[in-house]
Amino acid sequence: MINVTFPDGAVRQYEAGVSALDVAKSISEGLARKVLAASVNGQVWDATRPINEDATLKLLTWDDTDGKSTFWHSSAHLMAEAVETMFPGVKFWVGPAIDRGFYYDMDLGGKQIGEDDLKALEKKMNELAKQNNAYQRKEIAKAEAIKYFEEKGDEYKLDLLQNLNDGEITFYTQGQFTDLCRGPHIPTTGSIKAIKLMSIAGAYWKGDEKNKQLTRIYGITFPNQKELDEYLLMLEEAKKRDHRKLGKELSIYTMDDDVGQGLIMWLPNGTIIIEELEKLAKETEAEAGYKRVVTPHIAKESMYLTSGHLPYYADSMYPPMELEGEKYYLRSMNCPHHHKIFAAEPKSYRDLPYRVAEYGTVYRYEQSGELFGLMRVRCLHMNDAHIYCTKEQFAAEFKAVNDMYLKYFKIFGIDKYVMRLSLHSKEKLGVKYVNEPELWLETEALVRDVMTEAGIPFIEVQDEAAFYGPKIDVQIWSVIGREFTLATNQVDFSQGRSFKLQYTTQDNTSETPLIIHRAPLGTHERFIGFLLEHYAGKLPVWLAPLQVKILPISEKFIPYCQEVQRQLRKAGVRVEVDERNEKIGKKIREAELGKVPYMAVVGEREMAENKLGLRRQGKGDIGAQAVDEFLNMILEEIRERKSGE
RNA sequence: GCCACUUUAGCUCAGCUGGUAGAGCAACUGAUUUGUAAUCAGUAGGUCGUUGGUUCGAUUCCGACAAGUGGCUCCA
Repeated sequence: MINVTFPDGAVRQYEAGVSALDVAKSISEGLARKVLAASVNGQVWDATRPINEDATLKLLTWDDTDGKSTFWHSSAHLMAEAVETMFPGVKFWVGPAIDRGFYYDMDLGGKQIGEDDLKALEKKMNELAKQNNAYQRKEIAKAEAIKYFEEKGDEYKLDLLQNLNDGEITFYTQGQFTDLCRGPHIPTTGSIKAIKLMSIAGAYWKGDEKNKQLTRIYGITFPNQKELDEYLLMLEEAKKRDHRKLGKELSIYTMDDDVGQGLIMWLPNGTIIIEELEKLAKETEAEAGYKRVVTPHIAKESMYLTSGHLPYYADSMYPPMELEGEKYYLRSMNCPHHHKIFAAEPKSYRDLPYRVAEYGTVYRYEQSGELFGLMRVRCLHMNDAHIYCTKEQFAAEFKAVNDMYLKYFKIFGIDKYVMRLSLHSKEKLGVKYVNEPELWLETEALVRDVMTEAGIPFIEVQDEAAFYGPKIDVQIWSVIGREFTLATNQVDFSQGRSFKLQYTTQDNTSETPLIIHRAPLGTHERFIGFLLEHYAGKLPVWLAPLQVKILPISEKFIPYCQEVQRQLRKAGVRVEVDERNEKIGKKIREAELGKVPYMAVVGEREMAENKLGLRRQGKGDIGAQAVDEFLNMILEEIRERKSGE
C-alpha cells in the first residue's frame, strides 16, 4: 500500500500501481470523467500512469492550466493522426500546447494545403476523437526509437532523438498514430469534443530563417461545443477594439498605396492625440530637467559607421541616397544626432547628467510581412531622450526613468505589462552586439541592481538587448494577443566611446559618460495604437479629439449653441455643434458611436436657463448644468488628465 | 523576406456552377423643426486591387505584381 496525499492535506491509502484516474474513480465517477492529467509530486503525469510510491497528488482538470495544456497537447497528436491519415508520408517536427490551443509543425513534402484541407482535417479529427482511443505511453530504448524513425524516414524526429538518452525516451500511441513525445497526455481522445483549426502558417525549422520552412497548423479544442463558441465570440469581440478598426472608425490615421507600406498619415483626430501626448511628455521632461533639441532626419554614412548602426543595424535601415559623392542615410535612431549635440560644446562633470529630448522621427526598413497597423510601421515618432551621466549618477538616473514610466502608466491606467530585462547573447557578440563581453556583464549587473533595489518586478530574457547595451523593455499585448515593447529604457556603454564623448572630471581628467536611451511613451504610432485598444476607443477627455458635441434639438437653438461653442473654444475645449437637420435621437446615437466624451443637448429649457443638457458617453443623461459650471468641470478633468472611468 | 488567406461604391458586405454588378449606412437634394441611441422620400456614386492569359465573352477560371490579414523570422 502507498500513501497518497491530496492538496487539502488528506492522506488516503491505495495499492501500489494505482493510477490517478483510479484514485479519481474511487472518489466519484463524475470526477473521473473530468480528469485530464495529474500532478504527481509536482510533476505533470498521465492520469493513467501507475503510481508506485507514496506521493502527493493533484488531479488536473480543464480548470487547471496544466490540465488545459495537456488537453491541447493531446489535441495536437490527434491532429497529427488526422494529417497522417490524409497525407501519408508526412513528417512531424514538434506540436506543443500554447497559450490558446496548440500547433504542430510538419513537413508535407512540398504539398501545399489550404483552408479546405483544414475543414477536412477537422472532420477527420472529430471522427478519430469519437473512436475514444486511449493515449498509451511506452518507454523505449534509444536504439529502438532510432530504428523506428529511420524506417519511417523521419529525419526530424531523429534530430530530436540526438539530444535524448536511454531512460528518457517515450512513445505515445493513440489509434493508428505513434509519436516520440515526453507527454503527458489525457486518457482518451473522447474528451476532445469541439475542434477548430485556426490557420496555416509557415514556420522555419528550429526558428531559424536559414532552415527549411515547415507547415504549421494552429488549432484549438474544448471539452464541449459551448466553450468553443464562447471562445470564437470572444475573438470577435476583441476584433471590435482592434486599433486598426477603431483607427478607421474614429478617423485617427490612414495609409495609402502611393505613399508606401507602413507609412502612417495622421488625420486631424490622430494629430490631436499626438499633440496632447507631446504636451504631457514636454511638461514631464521639463520638470525632470531635460533640455529639448531638434535634429535632422538624415546623416552621412560616416556617422553611422562611428555609431555602429551600419555594422550592427544596417538591415533595418533604408538604403542610402547618394549626392555629391556622399552617402546619406535616413536615420533609424536619434541617438547619434544627440551624441553630436553633446559633443558640440565641451562638458564638465558640472554639466552632468546632461539630458536631451526630442520627439524624433526615425525610419526603419521593416520587412513587409512584419508590418502591423500602427504597432509596427516604417516611419515612427519616438518619445526619445538621451541622458549622459557618470557611473555614480547612473543608478539614480535609470531609476528616475523607471519612475517616469510608472507615472505615465498611472495616468493611462496601464497595469497589464511586464518589465523585461533584455540581455545580450554571448554567441552573437560581434554580430548582433558590440564585442565587449566584460562591459556587457558589468552593465547588465548594474541594471539588475537598480531594478532589484527599486523593488520593481522584472523578468530576464537572453538575446533581446540593443546592439549597444542591455535594456528594460515594457512588454504589452495587443487585443489579438500579439506582444510588443511599449516603452524602453536602455544603457549604452558603447557609443560614448565610439563618438569620443568626454567630460572633464573634478580632478581635471577626461571621462566617457554612460548613456541612457529612453522612450517611456515609446513611439506615437505604437503608443496610440495601444491606447486605442486599451480604452476601446473611448479616450479620456484630455486625449479625445472631440471633447464636447453640442446637439441642438432643432435649428431654432443653433445660435445659442454657437455662442456656447465660442465660450468653450475660447477656454481651449474641443467642441462642435451638430447643426444637421436630424432628430435628437440620431444626433445622440452618432455622438455615442463616435465616442465623444460629453454631449450637450440644447432645447427650449436649456436656452432659457443658460444651461446644457449633459450626457456622458456610455453613461447616458447626467442632468442639466449651467454653462460655466460645466466649463469648470471639464477644464479640471482635462487639466488633471483624468482617466474617466 | 517566407507560408497561408483576402481584395466588389466613402464604410460594412451580397453576387450559385463564366453572359460587363446589388443592399444597408454615409454623401447630395427635398419634405419634416424635432427632447436623450437610426424621420421620410428622391438623387448620385463602381473600367469588381493592378496587369497578363484562357475563352465568342472574365468580377467569376489560371499566372504575375501590389496592398491587407493570420503566422514564422525580426522589432519601438
